[in-house]
Amino acid sequence: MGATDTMTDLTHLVETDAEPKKARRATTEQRARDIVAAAAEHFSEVGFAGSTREIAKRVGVTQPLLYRYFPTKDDLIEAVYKTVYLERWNPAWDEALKDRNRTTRERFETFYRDYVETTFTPIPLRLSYYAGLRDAEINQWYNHLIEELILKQLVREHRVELGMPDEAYVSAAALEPAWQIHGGLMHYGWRKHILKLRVAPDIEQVISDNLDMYFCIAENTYRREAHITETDIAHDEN
Amino acid sequence: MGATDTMTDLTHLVETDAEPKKARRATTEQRARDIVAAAAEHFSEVGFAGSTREIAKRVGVTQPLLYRYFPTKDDLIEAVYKTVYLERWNPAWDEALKDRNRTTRERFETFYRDYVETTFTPIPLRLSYYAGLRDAEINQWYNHLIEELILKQLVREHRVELGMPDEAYVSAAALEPAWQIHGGLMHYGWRKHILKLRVAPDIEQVISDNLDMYFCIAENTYRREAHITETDIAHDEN
DNA sequence: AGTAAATGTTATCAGTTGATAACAAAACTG
DNA sequence: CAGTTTTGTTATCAACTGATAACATTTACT
Repeated sequence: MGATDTMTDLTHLVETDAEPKKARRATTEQRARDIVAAAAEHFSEVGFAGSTREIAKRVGVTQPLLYRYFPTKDDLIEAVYKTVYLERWNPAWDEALKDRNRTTRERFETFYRDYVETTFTPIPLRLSYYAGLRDAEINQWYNHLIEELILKQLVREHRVELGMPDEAYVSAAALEPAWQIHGGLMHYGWRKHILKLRVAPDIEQVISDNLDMYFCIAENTYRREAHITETDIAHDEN
Repeated sequence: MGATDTMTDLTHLVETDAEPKKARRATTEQRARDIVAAAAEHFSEVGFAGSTREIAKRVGVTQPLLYRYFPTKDDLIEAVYKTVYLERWNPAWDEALKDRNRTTRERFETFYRDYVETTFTPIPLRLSYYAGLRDAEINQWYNHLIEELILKQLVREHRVELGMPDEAYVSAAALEPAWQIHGGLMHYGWRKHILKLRVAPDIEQVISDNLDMYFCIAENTYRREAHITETDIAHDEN
């Protein structure tokens, strides 16, 4: 329940373009953003145990000032969470993945090129891993988003393309191959941007190969699944 | 260079079975192990910023005592690193992967079943991620190990099986598909044991599917690679 | 048994932490 | 311009941090 609450709380913040009527307090909001940005940077380097004094120093203000913008350190951390997870999510992705004028393959190749470009930078990546270790909840929510909007969509659209019935329900087992290629890409980001290892230079080739891998075995897993669900009467929607 | 030094320093510790001549000081070494175990547990929960007092409390001793076994906190952290990375590495794996009496597929399926069983538990997994974020070096070394002993081996053995020349050199690009399926499994561990998400219940099926995916596209990537290296004269061994 | 080394505890230090209160300067409002 | 709100700083707190020194106890060896 907690994860779901967080989700509904956050989604309205995805579009933060609307300007207030007057430019009043623009500097105040800017300062708040500066603090969050400095906090994100610092936390991404040392984890959420990083000190508020170091953050204040980076902004160029004194440490007690932070407490006028964020009552507690946890509030600041939560603000960092929000910007990291929400500023990077493109609401257009959801619709683009449903566009049946293009092949499933094309849609997901385009999506993943875009996704890794906006997601695979050190600060958000590191924060995401630190966040997962510190408090699984927000990361659970984010992965739920990935699963619902991306991976289930992939399975569904591909099934339809294969002439199979358009079934909304996708079991954890049927979803796993999609998670595997997604996870492979995430681990690529981990190796490249966090461990600073040498990786394959052409990420677009990696994406392409991963989709090849997926489409190569997907049909078999769908059929395996279909065989199970035929005999499995009670399956819930979630 | 640092990573390589660490590697050579650590490898001799893999086999710690040899008992000292007399059982003298066995309790001392046991206490040291207890401290490291408590530290591993605590650090795995809150990260390496965790306090020495909490560790001492878990062992049931006073905090200054830790400093008789480990001069500084960093020394204790390093000891935790060693146990985590080395106690879990089975030296037999290296040889088993070279056994050409079994198909490449069989060898790697057996290996991965064993590997995930010994590696995918919360404490080592969490420590590994915390370690990567805190200090990439040791994790770089470990990934180097994976790459050299597992993934390059997979590419090489599979190439031979396909009748291609037994080439020791494997480029980063040719290695990437192998990294992708490995990374997919790592991310499975992340989702299951750290984020506590619902995942596909049958890990052996996941491994099997991943190997299917790999062998499905591998040949193409080998040929792509062969085509490049033909025209590429200067390629170093590392 | 007697002594020295090894193992443990108590007391304490200086530095850092998140957080608060009191005060100062700036900006907005009438 | 006067007064009020907003934004900022200084000073300070109590709790906690890694680490050290002095002292106590246990263990091992002759």
